[in-house]
Amino acid sequence: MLQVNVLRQKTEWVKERLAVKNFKQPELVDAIVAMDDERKKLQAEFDALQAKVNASSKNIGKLMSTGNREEAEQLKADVATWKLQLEPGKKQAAETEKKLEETITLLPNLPSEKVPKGLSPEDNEVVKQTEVPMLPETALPHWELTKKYKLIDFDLGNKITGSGFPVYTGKGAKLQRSLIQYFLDYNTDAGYKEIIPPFMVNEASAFGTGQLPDKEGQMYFVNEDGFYLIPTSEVPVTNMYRDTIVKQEELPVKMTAYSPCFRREAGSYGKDVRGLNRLHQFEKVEIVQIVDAEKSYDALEEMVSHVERLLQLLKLPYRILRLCGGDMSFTSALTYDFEVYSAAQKRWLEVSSVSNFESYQSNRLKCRYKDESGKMQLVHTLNGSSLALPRILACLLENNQTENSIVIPEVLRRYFGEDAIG
RNA sequence: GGAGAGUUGUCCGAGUGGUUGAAGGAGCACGCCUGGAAAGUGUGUAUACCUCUAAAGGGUAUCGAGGGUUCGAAUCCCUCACUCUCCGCCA
Repeated sequence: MLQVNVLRQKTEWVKERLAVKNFKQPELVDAIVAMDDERKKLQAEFDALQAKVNASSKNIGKLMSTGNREEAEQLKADVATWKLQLEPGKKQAAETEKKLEETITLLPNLPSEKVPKGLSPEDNEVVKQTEVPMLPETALPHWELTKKYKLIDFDLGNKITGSGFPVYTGKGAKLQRSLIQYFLDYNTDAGYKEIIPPFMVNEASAFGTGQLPDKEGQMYFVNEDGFYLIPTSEVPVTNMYRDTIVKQEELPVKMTAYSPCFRREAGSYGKDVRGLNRLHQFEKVEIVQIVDAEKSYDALEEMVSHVERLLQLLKLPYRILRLCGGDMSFTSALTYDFEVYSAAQKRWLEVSSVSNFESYQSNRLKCRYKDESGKMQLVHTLNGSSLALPRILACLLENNQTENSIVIPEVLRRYFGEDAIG
């Protein structure tokens, strides 16, 4: 959530930035500032009257204790009339504040200066791209390979739950586990603290990281308890720091978590959902950082290199995209996407998204620290996948296939225990 | 799921209707004391919003969350969340 003071002080600049994100209602910025003016005015009025009431109430107490009953009763009557005046002001102030909150929540985060203009994925900027491998025409897509080597059973998942819930079997399950373990070790070696978070969150948490109200229909919801199944461990992990004041010397906080992720993916169809390309339940290892406001872009670069190195170690072909305003998430200020090349499908698959949210999440989370001058500052939050499992697995199977085997990447062998499948 | 007891500031802990944003202690910060340290001692030690602003100051709110009663609530009532104990159930 953006800060009202920023809207107030840099109104035109805010509108320019929103335009980069293709935000269509710049007039809301002015409306919000006006609501804030109104809010201040109402509060000042209310506070003044309330102060009078409070002071008189104290006086009544004194009068009562000195036995001055009559005067106390008189004052009581006065206060009662002031209180009647107080009611409408209180109500109006609350309504204005609520409206303000609702409206400012509609504004997405402001994109950083580095964000390219654009409307769709075609406008993303390719920052880096490795060589793309060519496979023989007989190469199989991963959904054939998983069948051939009995690694994943999609039909079984359909039976047990429904589409998008695959069953990993035998070596497929073990390969998946090996990847998770490898990712976690790689992250913790780099100083990220390992977390196993809850896989369901309450409404406050879903709001804190910005899933609500923006992604309401994309999350599974447990009605009886009011819980959301997490769409990513970013949500519970970042919310560990909701309503906290962090000591500056404790920053940066670096955390990594493995979790399943649940997404309803309403509206997806076709080749996008084939095999492992898009699922309702998938596994992911996430990295999260909570940092000083001035250091967040250094942290972002660090995370990007961190994820890039991981892809290099797995020897997968990849490219890094700087997302354009139109393709960025609602909450992000700058996002780098990582895609791996699925050689048998001849397409790029997103496996990581590394973002700096600046203070957009922390303003909702109320996560702050005191800077050197003793001033309260909102922290900056960042996160990234390191990495999303299914597409890594898909790509790994496709790119590493031979006539009658799948070659296991060097770095995974000590986890997997074998050099190849098949 | 049932019954009961709780939830107070960084922590411990007092407080059952009236100058209580909140006793006391610990911790922390700064000062005094000291050759130095410990002990001792003094002062300070929340957040948000508003107002004012060079600063200070002032106002409002906050004692798990939200509502209510009252001139006045940390204190009384209601709802919810969480913690603990016992019973039930259970991986």
